[in-house]
Amino acid sequence: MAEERRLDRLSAMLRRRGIVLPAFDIYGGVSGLIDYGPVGAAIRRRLTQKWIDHWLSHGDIVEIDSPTITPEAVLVASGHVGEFNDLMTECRACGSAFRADHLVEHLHPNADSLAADAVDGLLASGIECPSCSDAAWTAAQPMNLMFSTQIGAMSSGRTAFMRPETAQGMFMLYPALYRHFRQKLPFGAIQTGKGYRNEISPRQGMIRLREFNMAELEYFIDPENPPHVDLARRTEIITLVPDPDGPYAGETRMGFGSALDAGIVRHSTVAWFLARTWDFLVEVGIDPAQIRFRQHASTEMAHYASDCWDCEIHGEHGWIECVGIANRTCHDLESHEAHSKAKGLRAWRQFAEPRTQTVERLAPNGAVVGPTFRADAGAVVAALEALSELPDELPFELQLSDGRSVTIDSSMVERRTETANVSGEWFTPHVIEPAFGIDRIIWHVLDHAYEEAQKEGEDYTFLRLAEGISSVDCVVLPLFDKEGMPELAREITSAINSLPRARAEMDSSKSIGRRYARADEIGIPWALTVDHTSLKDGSVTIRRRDDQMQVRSFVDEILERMAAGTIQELF
RNA sequence: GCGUUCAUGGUGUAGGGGUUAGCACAAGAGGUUUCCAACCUCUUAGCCCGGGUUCAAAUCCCGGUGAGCGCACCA
Repeated sequence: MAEERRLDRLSAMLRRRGIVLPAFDIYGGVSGLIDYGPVGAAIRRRLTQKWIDHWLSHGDIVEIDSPTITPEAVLVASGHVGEFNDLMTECRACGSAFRADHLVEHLHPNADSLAADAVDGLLASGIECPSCSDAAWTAAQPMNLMFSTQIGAMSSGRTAFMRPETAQGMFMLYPALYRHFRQKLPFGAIQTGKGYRNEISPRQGMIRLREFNMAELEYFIDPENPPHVDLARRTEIITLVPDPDGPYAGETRMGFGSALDAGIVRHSTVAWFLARTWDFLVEVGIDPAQIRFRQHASTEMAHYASDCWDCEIHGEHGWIECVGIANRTCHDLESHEAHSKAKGLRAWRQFAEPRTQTVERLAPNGAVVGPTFRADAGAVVAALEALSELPDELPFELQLSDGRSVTIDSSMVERRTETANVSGEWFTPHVIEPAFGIDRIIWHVLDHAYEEAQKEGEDYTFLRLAEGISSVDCVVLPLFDKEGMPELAREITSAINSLPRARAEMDSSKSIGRRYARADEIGIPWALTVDHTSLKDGSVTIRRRDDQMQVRSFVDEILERMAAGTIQELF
């Protein structure tokens, strides 16, 4: 009970202080849509920027930005149009809605692959409603969880969807990325932005949203030469929940390196991203004790993925999936290559030594093949090139791709043995994808930073946000709102704001204690107070949020240290 | 989507068929104050939306919307 109250108080504080609020509130609100207020938007931007910096620092990762409106064909190839098209049916008696394939799954081994009319047939065989035991169902209809729209006006418009993930943008840009990186793997691309899913019932505050902030990385590797990773120096012990169907079922604690060596994490690059995800979460203030990595069961994994991990964070809503790290293998690029007919979705693998390949082929004699087959000549040439085994003797029957066959005699072809030096081969890169739910991470950052304390008998709350995550770094407080103190405070505020990436604001209303409390509640780590001494010698007191310690220093030194990130050393 | 509980200033709440709708905190203006939600004066600000019943609805009824919980759903 006490825990639920904390959730209520935290939510109330987030609304009151302009961090996270219901969207469109004056019109009654819309479920699943939220606003970040003035404080929350700054926190979100800074956390997102930290995420971008975290990955860009690797050197082989770049940022891209692509549209949120996505043509249907892209999402057909990615599988989203199919996968998001679950068939739903409603009970005619009580109106309850269900996944139709779930209702009939005991009647068919692959219920989710059935067409709507087949499902209707099975439903009519007397399936009872789990809610009211009636047995009358509406026709099964696809319930698409994507927001659809039209590109262009009226009937000439193309069907499109608001993207359900940002990942497809990285796949669309694969050819440009491959050129950018001078045709060398591995490399990666990141993108942050909005994603959209028309959830049936959004719940749990900002955990399940209909429009949400995503941050995704696609890291392309050569599956035969995965990048070297060194986890030997990592000492942290993490909580793992391996595949419940595998040999390591149950919760275990070990290091990243051991998990890879033991084969629990099946791919070295995946292990490396688990570790780097951990680094990011801890850097932005997630409590390490509240992080665990859960491996998908083989049955739960998308069909193409070979190793999937959720990074779950524990908070007021229990364990929540906040990051998904998946080895998507070559699935996406191959699928886009097949659907789009594009050629550039591969990478070149140079052999260590050029290989000599000897090829036996029947080279067509155009002067005979052309006049003989006329319109079919092209198909005949193609069929000859495609022969994997050459006939022992001529003439022979050649099968064309459309099923017909033609007779090829010795005047039409020449048997040749060709040798070529092959220095490498084309292949489809594999991709490892860490996908972050920014809103969920922000929720847990706030949750873990929110501390209810007592101060001289009164309730007092802190938001112990990590350095660089708070909406501003520093609040400047004139001790009194007169005698030149506000003017000096204003000068100091703008001096700090002219530093790169440092933010300050001034607060001169009400008592000094109240202003400290206001700053503590939204997590501002530093407070500079301008008093009478400041007016004489340019020194101010600087107060540290986390222990309310205060030291006196000169404004110039504080500015220098703020730019260098060494404020802590003053204490 | 179904069931259920709920909806009063920015936040938390009291009340409730006819009230100037109360309180606390927060916020704004002024005063006071030599550093941790002090004090004094004044001020701003509210019954979720729509329909019904009634002489009269913020209050009762119905519907919607939103929130919490349970079921279902959750690439």
